Amino acid sequence: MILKKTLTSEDWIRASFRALTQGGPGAIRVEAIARDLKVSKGSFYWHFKDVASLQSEMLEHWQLAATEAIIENVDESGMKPEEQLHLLIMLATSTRNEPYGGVLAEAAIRDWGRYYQLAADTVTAVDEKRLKYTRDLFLSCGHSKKRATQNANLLYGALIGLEGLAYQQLVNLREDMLYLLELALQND
Amino acid sequence: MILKKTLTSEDWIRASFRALTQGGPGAIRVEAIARDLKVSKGSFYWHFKDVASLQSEMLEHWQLAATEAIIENVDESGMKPEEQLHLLIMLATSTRNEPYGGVLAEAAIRDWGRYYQLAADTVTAVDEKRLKYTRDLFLSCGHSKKRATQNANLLYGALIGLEGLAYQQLVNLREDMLYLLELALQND
DNA sequence: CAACAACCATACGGTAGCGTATGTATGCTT
DNA sequence: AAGCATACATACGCTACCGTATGGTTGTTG
Repeated sequence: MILKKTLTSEDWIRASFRALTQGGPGAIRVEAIARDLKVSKGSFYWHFKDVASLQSEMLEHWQLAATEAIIENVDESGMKPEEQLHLLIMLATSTRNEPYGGVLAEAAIRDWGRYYQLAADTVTAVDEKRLKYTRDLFLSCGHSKKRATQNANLLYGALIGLEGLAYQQLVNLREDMLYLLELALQND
Repeated sequence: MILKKTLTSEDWIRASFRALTQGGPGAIRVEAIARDLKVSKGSFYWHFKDVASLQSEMLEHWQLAATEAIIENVDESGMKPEEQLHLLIMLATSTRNEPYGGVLAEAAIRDWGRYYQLAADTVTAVDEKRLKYTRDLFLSCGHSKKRATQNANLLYGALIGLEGLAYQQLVNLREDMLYLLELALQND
């Protein structure tokens, strides 16, 4: 067991993500998280100016992790675009339920964006990047601009919606997503 | 201008939905809503026992409205199942941005369910009903049990996800949903 | 018009959080 | 060992909220 004498600002950010995923945006409270970390809030105000700056750093952190993660993995696979799409879905539907980089944080931040402008901007930036990336994959499959856009929108939109339904045990996320890809790749 | 002398509990519920859609679950606060209604919280504690009972009534209210609304409309249309699915999408993608029965309340309650058990149960009940209804429509189209389920899951999942993306102006909700229906109805 | 109920205002105690001010311990540096 | 910065603890004032207690106002009914 490693006993860290002092905390870093990253420790605070990680703990804040736990609070966010478990209790929603309203659970990002200094004193509550301090109790969780077994320190006083004096520590917090050493590492951060205030709550707003913590929130801002959380979003900045997530934005980086959310865009790097999967895309780089797919890019450097050396596959045909159809196979890359398949891989993309396999990675996106691998249930990572950790509160930090996983699906839970994703959903929580998406919700957060409804009531907090900075979160909304962050989510939109991430969504734009992912949609564009997916659209380009369909374009590489030879789809028309319009059809590639629709397919990308569908794939990403369905992923978001089905993730929630899968969390409620109402659907099988991967199965349904792979079925959708099948439909989207049919060239009639 | 109609000057109502006294409020009803429904007035409180409507105002609470405004608060929910605009500020999230954390915005369901007695004193804040009372200010919005230009009364004191004495009024609230006349109509409700406490905040929990207000929340419970809100969810009960929404559950009824959310299931009655569209399904009855489609049921009594006397159409072929394919046309009923088309109508279903047209109705579901008609942008009703009112804070009461519209898409905003829907999303807000869905979020709410992540951190509040009663909301989660309510959302799951509604989702189950809608998924079953949609699946039955695909079954009526002659689809197999498995395929009807997948198509219903896709249609509903994509609707939820794309609604969020459409709110961010990133996609065209109706266009993408109709395209998905086209794909789902192709019998290869 | 007297009495009662419906409806709301006001005032209170209690809790929980934010941000600041200041104290304190621990290491590192010279 | 003295001095200084790091990292946190403690204590404070402030605000906002919940729920209750109690009083007042209005309309209705016998």
